[in-house]
Amino acid sequence: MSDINDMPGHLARRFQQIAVAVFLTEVEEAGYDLTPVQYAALVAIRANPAIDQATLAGLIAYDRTTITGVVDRLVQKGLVIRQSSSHDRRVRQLQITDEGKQTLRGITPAVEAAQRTMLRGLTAKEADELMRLLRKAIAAGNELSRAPLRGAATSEPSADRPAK
Amino acid sequence: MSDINDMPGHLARRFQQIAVAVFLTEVEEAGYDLTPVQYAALVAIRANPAIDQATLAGLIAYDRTTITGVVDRLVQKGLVIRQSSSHDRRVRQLQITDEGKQTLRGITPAVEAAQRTMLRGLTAKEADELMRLLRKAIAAGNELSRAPLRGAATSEPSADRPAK
DNA sequence: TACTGATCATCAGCATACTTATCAATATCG
DNA sequence: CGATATTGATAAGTATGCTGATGATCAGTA
Repeated sequence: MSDINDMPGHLARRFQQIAVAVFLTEVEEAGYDLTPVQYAALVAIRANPAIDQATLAGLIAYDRTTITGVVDRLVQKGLVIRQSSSHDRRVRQLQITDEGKQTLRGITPAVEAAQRTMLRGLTAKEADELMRLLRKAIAAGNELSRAPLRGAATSEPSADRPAK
Repeated sequence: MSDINDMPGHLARRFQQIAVAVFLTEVEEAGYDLTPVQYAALVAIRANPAIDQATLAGLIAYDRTTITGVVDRLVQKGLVIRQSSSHDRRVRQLQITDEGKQTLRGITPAVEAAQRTMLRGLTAKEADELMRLLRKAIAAGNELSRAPLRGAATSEPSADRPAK
């Protein structure tokens, strides 16, 4: 265990480092300027119109304080609109713009290419297994991070959310 | 692929997020104040006395500009000494201090506990497989990141370094 | 209704990461 | 030897990610 390359934490950092670099490269080559974090947020906003920032953070496992800056940049790029809610004035509701939708549609091939590239050293079976193991480890460690994944907190309680 | 949870990039981010949180928690409970990045750098400096910063960066796959700040903090904590080389005055040679060695010895149990905790959802066999697959994917993608791993560049060329 | 606690968003501050640019020193080529 | 190229270190700027604190607001209760 004395070698750093035997430590899962170090491997996690390296893999993430490569994943981000691949994503940025593919996306830039496609003519877009969007980070992995911004992409995930934009996808979630499109799928959940009028979502508030705290719920969004839970959906994609971001820290609440990080989401502020991410949304700031999406708003600045004209991909998202942030407006106050009339029901609860603490809340900022998020909406994707037409330009945001267009960006998502155009960027999809590059994003999918990136996912393939970062696994290019593995066979299809190995890639599936890696993702299965990552999902399993993440599920077991979800509550250990400050920004755990939270199922959508709509009016009706989600059934597949682990008991808290 | 439309779901973010099917994307290896997102899983990589989540796993890394948990790994860092677990590391910091375990280390803090053991009474130490060291980040994963600082720990890896300190281990590498101990194993390579009088190493320069650029070589250190290659050994643990950090960006050259990132290493400056990391070493700054290690120096500030008294764990590392940075001194100019007499042979090449561009170079800052790094040495671990006695306090640095003592910290590494004391922190080891917490670090090992952290590595186990972040894999707690997996069986031993699954953990081994996950690490094997991560290593394989990382090896294939090494050159895709800005800060690829580089074998130690000592006077004699390293044999196990992939041809560039 | 006033109090209490919880929640949403944000800010300040610290620590990675990376891009680009710059400076200083060394190496190399002609 | 001198112009050029390369290299080590750092700075400036941007983007995550986290801790801790604050202000505004909401919900439930005494």
